[in-house]
Amino acid sequence: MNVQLGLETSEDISGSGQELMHNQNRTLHPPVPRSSLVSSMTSVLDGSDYHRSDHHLATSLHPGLGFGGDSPPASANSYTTLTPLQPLHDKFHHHQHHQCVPVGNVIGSFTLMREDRGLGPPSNFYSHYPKDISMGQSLSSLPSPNLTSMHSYGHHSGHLSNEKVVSSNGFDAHHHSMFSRIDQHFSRELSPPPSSGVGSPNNMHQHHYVHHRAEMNCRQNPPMPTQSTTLSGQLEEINTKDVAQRIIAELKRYSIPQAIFAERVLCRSQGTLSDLLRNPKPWSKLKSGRETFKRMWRWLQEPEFQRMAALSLQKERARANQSRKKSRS
DNA sequence: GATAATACATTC
DNA sequence: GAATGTATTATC
Repeated sequence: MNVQLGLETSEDISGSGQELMHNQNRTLHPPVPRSSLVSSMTSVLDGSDYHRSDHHLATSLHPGLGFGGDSPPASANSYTTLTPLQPLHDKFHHHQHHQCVPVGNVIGSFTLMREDRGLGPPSNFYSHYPKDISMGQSLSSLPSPNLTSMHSYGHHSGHLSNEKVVSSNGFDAHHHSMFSRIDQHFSRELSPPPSSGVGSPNNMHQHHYVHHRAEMNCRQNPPMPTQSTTLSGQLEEINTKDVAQRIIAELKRYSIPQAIFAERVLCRSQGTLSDLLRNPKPWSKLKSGRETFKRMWRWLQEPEFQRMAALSLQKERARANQSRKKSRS
């Protein structure tokens, strides 16, 4: 059961979706004629604005996901602060045409789809990790719950519940079916969460819903070093071994090829990922390489549908680009 | 054939 | 020297 399949079918989404997303994340200028969708999306993403701000808040306050910056490993507990991934940033600029693209747009729609699930029983949302215990060591030791994120999330929910309907109508059958598939997948995958895992799955994750995507993908905007930076101090260290193991497990679980994950999520090559997964260096010995692990870690924090979206959508994008090239030539 | 692992080269 | 990419090889 390859999750990607569901998304892969939606060819056009990659194209229009991108622009849409672009707009949403930034100017909120809904592209074309998708009135209903647009409006709904806009309102949701409208969020984009608030999302952004919320996001900052959320991320910054998020114990495990503060992107504030790399604080001295020695300092704090066991948490890590996911930083802006700067090292990769420049590069992404050059490669924007393919993967590493912000998927925010589509994500928005996903948000709509998943809204009830994610919001409903937040407790179950991310607790499917059978062996999150390992992570627990470092990652699970999240200092605290993130009320802020939850709050912002709740905010969305209000929107979403309404939007959901709208989007369903607005979206074409194609997308609808796509989402359905994904939805199905998740209902299957997210199933019975042996919530033992990852720190406080219940607390975290939610806030990543919509806004997060951009960051998750390679060429996000540098996260505000504001609060996150400040708060990040207490969040350090990623247990690279655990992260590696979990990534391996997740990739297997969803039948995600290393190459795809490496390129889409980490913006790295398959070989690099393989090496990192097999020979994860201790956090303390990592330098710029921490960014890559942070991305992995972050990805692990994502709600599953978002994770898949990151992979699939970008994949779609790549495909779209390819087909475009073909058609041109 | 697709994916993963490895070796080596390159960049910073 | 660390991090990564590319090319190649191994594995399934």
